[in-house]
Amino acid sequence: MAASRRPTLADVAREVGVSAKTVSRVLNEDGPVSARTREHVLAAVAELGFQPNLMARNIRVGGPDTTIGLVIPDLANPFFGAVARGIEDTVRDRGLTLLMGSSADDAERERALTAQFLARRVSILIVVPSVGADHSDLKSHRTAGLPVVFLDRPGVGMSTDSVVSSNRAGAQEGVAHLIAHGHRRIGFVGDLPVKLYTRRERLAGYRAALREADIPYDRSLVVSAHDQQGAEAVTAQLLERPDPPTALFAGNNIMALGIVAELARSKRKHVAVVAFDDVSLAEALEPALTVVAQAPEEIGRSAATTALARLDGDRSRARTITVPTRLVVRGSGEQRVREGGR
Amino acid sequence: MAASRRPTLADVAREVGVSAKTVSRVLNEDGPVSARTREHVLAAVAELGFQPNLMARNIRVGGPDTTIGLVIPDLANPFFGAVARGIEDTVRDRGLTLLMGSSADDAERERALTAQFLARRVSILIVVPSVGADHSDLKSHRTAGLPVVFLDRPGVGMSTDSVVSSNRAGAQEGVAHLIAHGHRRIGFVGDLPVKLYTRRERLAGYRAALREADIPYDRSLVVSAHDQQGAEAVTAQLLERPDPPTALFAGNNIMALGIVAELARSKRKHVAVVAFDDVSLAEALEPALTVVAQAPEEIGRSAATTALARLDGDRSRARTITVPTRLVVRGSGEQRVREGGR
DNA sequence: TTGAAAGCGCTAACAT
DNA sequence: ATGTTAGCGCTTTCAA
Repeated sequence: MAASRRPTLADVAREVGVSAKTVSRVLNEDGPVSARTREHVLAAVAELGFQPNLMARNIRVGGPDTTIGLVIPDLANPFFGAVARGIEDTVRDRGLTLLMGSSADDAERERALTAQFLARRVSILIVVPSVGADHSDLKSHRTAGLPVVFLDRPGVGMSTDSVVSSNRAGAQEGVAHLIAHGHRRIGFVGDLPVKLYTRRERLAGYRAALREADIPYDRSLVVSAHDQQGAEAVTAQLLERPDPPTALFAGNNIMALGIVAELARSKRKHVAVVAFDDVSLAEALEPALTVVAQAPEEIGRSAATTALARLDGDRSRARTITVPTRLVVRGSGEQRVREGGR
Repeated sequence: MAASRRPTLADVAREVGVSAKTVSRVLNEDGPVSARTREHVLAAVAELGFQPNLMARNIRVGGPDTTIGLVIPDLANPFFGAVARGIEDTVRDRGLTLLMGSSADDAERERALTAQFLARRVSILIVVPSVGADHSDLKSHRTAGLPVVFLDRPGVGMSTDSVVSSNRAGAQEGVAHLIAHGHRRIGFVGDLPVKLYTRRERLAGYRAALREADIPYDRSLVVSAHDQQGAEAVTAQLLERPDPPTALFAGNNIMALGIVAELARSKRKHVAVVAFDDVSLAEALEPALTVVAQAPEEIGRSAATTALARLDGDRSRARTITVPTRLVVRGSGEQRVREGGR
């Protein structure tokens, strides 16, 4: 039951009666090896259950490791899950494996993760930057040839490739949709912290839509929450005011869940809703939820493709890729302005 | 712009005018170092932007790498996202980082991923086994001290710790709920392939509930699909038959999405539904969706805890941990048996 | 076609 | 308090 030492190249070599280098040659299909020794080596490898130590190999070869470091806020958020899948699908052909960690949107945890990934000599670093994180320390690595891509939000302290959604335009389109259906008092339920890039951009889109329609901006209609429960609470508060909004705009998928849950709970079907980011079952709700859909997998693929191009020597200027959003009209944005019930 | 070589321990040592070992001592807070040299070393480290090579360190130290390998079917499935979060939360304190890959439920991809993880000398291996995968090759690693835990489904070809939901009992409880509300023709919409452990167990629970109520098993009421779209299609077909079921049981979260979407599309509100696994917005649907809720984060935590215990020397017999499900009654299971509309 | 020696970046074990 | 030597498991280089 004792933890017996894992077999090494040398063990296999000894077993067969050849040099370590010969075994190495067989395994890497490097130089020429006679068919006979090849057989023997392979047999010994199978028998001993030898598995080459990738770290040792990497040390010697010197290049970056065949891993890609990915820092996202939350593994359990479906948006980032889809992003991760897009990335994995794109890099798999290149033999890269995903090293992942969630930052919980905490700058310190993000820093610890990136440091760890750098120490592991990842081939690529893809980061969803937390509020307050500074990325100046990544600069030198980028100059040294490490592709760094910021995702969902631009980074701070260095200029590098970023992939973001068309947050402002998308939000503006979503809010305009509400306005087109007669709404003039539109609540904005955003996530926290308020300095979050996506929140600011989407709020800017909201304000632009109001401006476009000559609707004065009412600060009191903008509320915030950390999670779904929080969103439910602020939604309830907003609607219980003497002058409640007739429509709500959700700043992200989690806020959307909160709004929808609260409206269902309180049976306020007459409140119009448009959400930024799609959620599952949106079309099965009553009314079906109109959303400004993002393309999370495409965002992931795009980030990965950009990084791979850098890895292949692309030295062009840092780009910001904007992945377009799409207004998916399903009904919830067209609720009547006046009158309750259906 | 050329990729300048990353600085090494030796570079730092040369810069300060000390030996490599001294630098190592400072960084690992090993043996005694004078405050002065400490300062100097730290300064040089910062200036050169030195980041110790974790792989080199690991090679020398010989122990397993501080990574945990995780193979799941799909990164974008919220169930597995939550599982992953549970795992990460549990192992973070121990300084372990997640190495993840999705198998797409393909035995060959699963094998390639585990091989890669083993080659990286992960500290722990957690796998959601694909249908048709054989895990005999992991046996020797487990004996050699590598904690291997199967998650969501038991493995094949070796006995080791597994963490699963109470699939059979949960499904039985869910179907019994439908029967209690007068349903006798209950459709089962399951995922594929049919040999999938969770599907078989849940189907067994479905049959047990029928048996308990003396309802004959009608094979034609059991249908299958690969994804949400497929589930929508088979749901539609099932309900368009001359003798349609009055209730449906969803075999997993994806099937649930398909059923709910199809019922909403075709406005068949009178069909009762209970789903295995919870989905977001379940409570906002009309009727709200009754589910047999799993505890994905708990499953992840449980798997991680078990693995860590093994890492700490626990040599007791392999366990199968069953994480209980919970019937969450929300309404959709109580639809009337006869009569359409509300 | 094969092997011996050196070395990747780091640390364990022993000096000093 | 610091340095030296050797070696982790592998590959590169050069020689046979």
